[in-house]
Amino acid sequence: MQKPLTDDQKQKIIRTAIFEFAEYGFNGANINMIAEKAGVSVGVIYKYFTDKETLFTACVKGSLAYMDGMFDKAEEGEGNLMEFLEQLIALVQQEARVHPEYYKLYLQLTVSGMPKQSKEVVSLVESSAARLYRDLFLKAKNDGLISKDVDSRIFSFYFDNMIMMLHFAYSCDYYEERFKIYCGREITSEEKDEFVREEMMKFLAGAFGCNY
Amino acid sequence: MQKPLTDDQKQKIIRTAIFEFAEYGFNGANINMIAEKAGVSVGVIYKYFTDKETLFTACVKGSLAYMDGMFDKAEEGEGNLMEFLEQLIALVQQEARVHPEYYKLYLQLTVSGMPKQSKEVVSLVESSAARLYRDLFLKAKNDGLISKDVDSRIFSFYFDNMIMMLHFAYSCDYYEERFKIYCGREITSEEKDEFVREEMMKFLAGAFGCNY
Amino acid sequence: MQKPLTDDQKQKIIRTAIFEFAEYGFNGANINMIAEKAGVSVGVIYKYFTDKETLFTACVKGSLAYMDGMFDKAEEGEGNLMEFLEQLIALVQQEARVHPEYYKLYLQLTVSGMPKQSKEVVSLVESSAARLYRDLFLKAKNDGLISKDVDSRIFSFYFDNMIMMLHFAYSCDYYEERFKIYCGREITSEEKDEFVREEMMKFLAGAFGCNY
Amino acid sequence: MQKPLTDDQKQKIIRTAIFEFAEYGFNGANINMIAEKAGVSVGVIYKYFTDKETLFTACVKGSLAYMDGMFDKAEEGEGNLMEFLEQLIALVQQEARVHPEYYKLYLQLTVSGMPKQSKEVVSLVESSAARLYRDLFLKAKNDGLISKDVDSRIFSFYFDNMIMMLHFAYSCDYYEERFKIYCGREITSEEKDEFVREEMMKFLAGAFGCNY
DNA sequence: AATGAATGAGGCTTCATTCAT
DNA sequence: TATGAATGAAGCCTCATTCAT
Repeated sequence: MQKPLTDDQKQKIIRTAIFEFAEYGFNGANINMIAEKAGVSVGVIYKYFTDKETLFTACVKGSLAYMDGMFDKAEEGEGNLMEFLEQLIALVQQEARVHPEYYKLYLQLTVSGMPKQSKEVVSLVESSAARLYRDLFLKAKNDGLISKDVDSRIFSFYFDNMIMMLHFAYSCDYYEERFKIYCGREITSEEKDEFVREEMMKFLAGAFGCNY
Repeated sequence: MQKPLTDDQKQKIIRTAIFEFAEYGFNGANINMIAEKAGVSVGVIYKYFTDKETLFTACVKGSLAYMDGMFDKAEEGEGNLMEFLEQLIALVQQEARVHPEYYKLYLQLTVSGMPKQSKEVVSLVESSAARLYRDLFLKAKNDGLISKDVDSRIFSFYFDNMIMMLHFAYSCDYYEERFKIYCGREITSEEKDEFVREEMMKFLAGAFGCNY
Repeated sequence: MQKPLTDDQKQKIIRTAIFEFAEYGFNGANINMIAEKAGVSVGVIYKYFTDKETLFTACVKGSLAYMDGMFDKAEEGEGNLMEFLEQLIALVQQEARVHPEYYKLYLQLTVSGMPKQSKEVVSLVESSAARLYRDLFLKAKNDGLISKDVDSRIFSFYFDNMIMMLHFAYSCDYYEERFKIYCGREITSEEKDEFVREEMMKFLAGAFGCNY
Repeated sequence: MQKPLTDDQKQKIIRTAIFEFAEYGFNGANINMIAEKAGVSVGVIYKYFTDKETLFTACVKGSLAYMDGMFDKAEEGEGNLMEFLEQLIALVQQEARVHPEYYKLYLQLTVSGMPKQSKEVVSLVESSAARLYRDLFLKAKNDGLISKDVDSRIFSFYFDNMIMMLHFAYSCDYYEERFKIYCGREITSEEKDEFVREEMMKFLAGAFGCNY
């Protein structure tokens, strides 16, 4: 989905821009600052990217490419549904700590007033995630693993909602703070990962009507 | 002396500002535009609000006050836990259609490097929601309504995550679009409300290990 | 020279405005602030004074009226020239401590960018001071008190320059600071008044070629 | 890259700003106007100077540096005290005609609630002038040129007061007008310079108790 | 082609002045 | 008539974009 970025310089610009857009939002980020932090001239930014919107969209593409990769990792596990889900949650915990900027940027993208172009890009990813989940749940239902009573599509939606919020809780200041308010101060610390994961698995196993 | 702003006009400023901040974010919103749309001069805005941040905080307070009111409505029901939850979901569906701007603004708030003033306001609301949910779940556990196996705090968190995402799905363009991708085109239409609600109740009942 | 100010309210406005103009200059002073500090509405200010410039001019008139009064006090002494001068210097020291705002305002008036109207007002005062000094010096020359060698007009000018700078040194922050730099830290303290005065008398007596 | 501002252009900004600040004061001067008159964009001004205050301070520094240079010129004379003083007065007359804006700006500086930055700069200049004069007078006393009876510090102060007022009379509209009132219409005309100078020398020689 | 200084439109905020009550 | 809230032009400053080198 993303245009392969062949150019190192281009990559560096995007990596830097992701940090800035993630932190300050589209309007709050500053092209001149991005250039400076990326160690390039504003000129080259405007050589590669028509304008701020285009750069933003490129950042979104870059982030999504990364996030897409996560699915592949989770699928590698090849286990059953519950194993896949646990795998996925563990990955979220891990990756959100390594690259919180991707998830922050994603959150930024979801607010109003963002370039239209970027939204289209996201649709693609959401669609493929939606399809993946739906297929998983359909298969699980056929295999008798989860209750026949669930609507695969909307349960996919509810499930992904939970995953997204977990992402945010591990990456974005506001949601991390909220996490603390709900669960106590140190819950995002690494040692609590297992607890967070297992409770979520319980929640989901119950919701899906299957064993965990 | 010239007639002071009527309460209506003052409310109009806040209401207009909420719309603009909700739509364009803190940085993207434009005070002069807000004044124009509210039908007042820039001057009065700066009479009632020290600066842009203060206006933003006032908007946030207004929105949260409204959202807080929802809890009271849901509690009026007086029924058991499941009834309360269903009530709450129904309210979300209803209110998010009436005042999507409140939920958009809330989302904006969570992405912005928030003014300190707003931060405190939000903490209070989140805390009271967190406490309410936890107490509900504790009581429900004691009454034997939901599984003893759930950790009340983190389940409150997961639950509220789902509620928030429902809010967003009913109010914010991006999440509405995402809803459609997962569940099909017309899912936010009013006629599907019951389906959305019932499936969510199934999801939650399962998660909490209780009957629905 | 000054229109007799019959109205108490008007007086209060002017007194307050003098402080503000003296402190912040014409552009830096704020009509709304003046109204507030004077305990009146902006409305009455604009009733009595066409605009900011007119108010400023009224303040200048007020200050000059006061400063004019000083001459009369000094002349009351009825002594010889040197006594008059010493009297005058003592008055400067005294009055500048009681009403520094008048001298600050005067200083403000002398910078560029002030309302034209006010400058005209000042001319009158300067003229009368100039005439007074010249007459004094002429008489003193005729009486053989001061050297025939002095040009009365320009010596009046030099003399008044010294008086003005003394005013400023006793009233205006910058010149007070400068005073300290030249003469040491505590020179503007009351206990040093006599020293300042006597040295100035020596300076002048020498300049005028007369005894002191 | 676009050609950076030439030194000439940079100087032009400062020179223009000095004129504007000198004429309208700190508050009355207008950055956009300065940019326009200097033939540059507002942007560059803010590239070289953080803000209005910083630009103002730069102007003050520039002016003071120039004024400082005057001392060196006067000292070059190498003559005795009276020759130095006459030299200095002549220089004031000359320079104030060439660059009245510097002295106007200085006057503006003394009325404004000065930026801290400027304050320090000024202190230095005043201090070095104060020291120079004091040393001159001390030496002159030791050499028996001027009366032992003078306090070197305060006489330095009185003397510099006269010099400053001369500056103002030759540079600043108000003081020029005042000069005319005291001495007759055409006194600032070049042909009267010698008269002004000689009378001042008489005044000073008398004050210092030495021959001229 | 890459640089990065310059540009200038546009946003936040102030405050002299107006005017409805 | 006095009030003081409202008005809105104008000033400071930022930053997306341009363009000379």
